[in-house]
Amino acid sequence: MPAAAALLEPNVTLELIAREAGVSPSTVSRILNGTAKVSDDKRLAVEGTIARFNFEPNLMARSLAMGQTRTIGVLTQFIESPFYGEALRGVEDALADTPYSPLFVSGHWNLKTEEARMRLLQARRVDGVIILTGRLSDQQLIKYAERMPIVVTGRQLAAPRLLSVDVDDFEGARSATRHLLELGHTRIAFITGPHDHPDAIERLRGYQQALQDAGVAPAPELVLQADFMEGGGMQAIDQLLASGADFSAVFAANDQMAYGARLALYRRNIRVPDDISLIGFDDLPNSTYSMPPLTTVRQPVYDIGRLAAVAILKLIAGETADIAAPPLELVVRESTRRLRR
Amino acid sequence: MPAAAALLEPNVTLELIAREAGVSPSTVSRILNGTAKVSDDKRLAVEGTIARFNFEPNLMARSLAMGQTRTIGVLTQFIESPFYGEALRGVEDALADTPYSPLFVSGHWNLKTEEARMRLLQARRVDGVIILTGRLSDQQLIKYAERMPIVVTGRQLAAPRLLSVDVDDFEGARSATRHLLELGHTRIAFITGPHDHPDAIERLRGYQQALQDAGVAPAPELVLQADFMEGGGMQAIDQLLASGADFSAVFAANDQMAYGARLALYRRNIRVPDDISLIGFDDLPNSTYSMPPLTTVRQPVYDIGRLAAVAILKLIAGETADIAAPPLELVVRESTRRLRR
DNA sequence: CTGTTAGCGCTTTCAA
DNA sequence: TTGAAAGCGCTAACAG
Repeated sequence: MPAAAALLEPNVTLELIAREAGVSPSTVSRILNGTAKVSDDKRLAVEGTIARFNFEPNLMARSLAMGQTRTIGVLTQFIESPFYGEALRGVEDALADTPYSPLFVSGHWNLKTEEARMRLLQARRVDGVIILTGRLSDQQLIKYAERMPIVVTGRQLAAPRLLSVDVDDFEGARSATRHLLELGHTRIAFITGPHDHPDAIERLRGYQQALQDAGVAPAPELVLQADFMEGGGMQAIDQLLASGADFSAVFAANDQMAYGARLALYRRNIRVPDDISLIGFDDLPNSTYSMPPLTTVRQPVYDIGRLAAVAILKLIAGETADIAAPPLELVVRESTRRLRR
Repeated sequence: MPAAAALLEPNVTLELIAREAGVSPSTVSRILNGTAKVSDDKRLAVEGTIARFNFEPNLMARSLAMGQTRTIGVLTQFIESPFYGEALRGVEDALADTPYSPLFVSGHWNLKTEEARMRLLQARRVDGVIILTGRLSDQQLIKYAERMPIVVTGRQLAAPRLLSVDVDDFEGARSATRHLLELGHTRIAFITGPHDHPDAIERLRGYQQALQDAGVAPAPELVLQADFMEGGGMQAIDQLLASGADFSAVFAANDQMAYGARLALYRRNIRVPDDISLIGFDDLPNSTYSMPPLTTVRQPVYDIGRLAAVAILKLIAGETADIAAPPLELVVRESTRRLRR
């Protein structure tokens, strides 16, 4: 005998509804799913009963019978991240008018955790998964894609049932640096992200390339290692100042580090943008309201989330899909200004 | 005949594993769940086969058989909210070492949407739900609680299988106002949230009470209506300034509005805290890095999420539970200072 | 148009 | 210890 249902009251099931309405379960199912024509009188009777019992069909049972769960796994790094949050909203919005719903899990930038979360998603038999960057190797992704459609952001990769959306970090960083250069700055400090993070690497390259293009000699003492977090941005500035290096502008590889840099500067009574120009990368929601409003490179994170969701739906439907890389955009606000010396 | 499985390759099922390992499905199940003793040789054989096939039991099927899904629904308002994000992380962390996983859905501060999401959670047969505030009525919650355990934040309510965690907004606002009063401010503007939002109402009351306690006459022209968003904070300041009202401090009913207020002040070259003291409410992660770092009332959102998760687990287990209201705390940073005239 | 029937992949008596 | 068998709540041929 099966386990007793966990609910205290007797479960209202499709079968109950059928019995009460005087029809067969199939008929109820057909009405629920619009799978076939049903006579008006039966339909009315059934709909009435459903309402009377406040019946909600068991999605688990349906999934089991249909072989699909109507669930899209979304592997993010931190559910509370100000950056990925926008992408999650994009996914949510794109899925809102479909029968699919997202299942969010967090990897915490930890390979083991990501793998465990992927196992969870597999165990839940999600119909597809969207991976918002992360540490899984290309090989692993390709492997996963054998079992279900995958859309991954933050890298370039293609395989059967595997699609990627990537943004041109290199170009983004290059245009940010160029902006500073055009304002007359040549002593531009760069606060970089983790050295093994692809985005960080590309942005550093973009910065270097722009300098080179402008004929400005690279200054290793102006490149500071940090971790994409506010605290790292602060420390980088402290370190820079302590080193006595000469600089008139700071390019932080993401907005969070720019916030930290901003605070460190404030502590030393260094004004932005009067004394130092500051530029970030990402355009977090907050950057519009930072002091002063931050010049930065806008990433269309919301769109990325939305596009990824649309694409995974297509892959699930067995269609082909591809995603045009959404363009990065320099947003000039008030934290940068022309150098005057 | 049932629908074909959605996967392209033949599904590896528990039955397959059993066959390959030369045992019965029950035995595999028992090994998977530790439900009963199994001889070592069979166990080894089965574990080997599981590894060989990379088998992951179908959680849907298990749920159906067991009558519980090991899933906790979490109804939040905006998945990307900087405020609730911390609570989501709290929930996630608390659930991390349990067999349960969270299913996040967003209500968008819209009653209809919230109701639809609750139906979704019901359809997915979640074992319990955590509701992070929202517009559902107390009546509705009590009704839902008849079908499954519920923990709700942001209000006080108790019923069978229904628990609430609330924070003392009134006291929090009172202490924030008192802080300003102690610094010598008496002309304190208050930017309030939506008039139908319980938190907003309580915070306004706390502000008024503190003034009254100090014998400061209420000044209706100093109370500005806004919407808990940055833009609202900006407009409130513009309006206040346009009215020509006299004030030396601003208390925004949440940090987001404080950010907006800060920017509006900056635009007019009004310094914080030199000219105007500014205080917020919530202590968003960003407030440490705003300019200047924002004095605010810290809400232990992470803890609230964690406590809610622990409590729902207890309710699901049929135990009784209650949650001690986590204390609010005034965090004095650099946006407030003594009035000098 | 509608009911009967046979599963979906798992757990859990029950009997051995 | 172990296996056989029934059933969780739903969908989908199939026959009528």
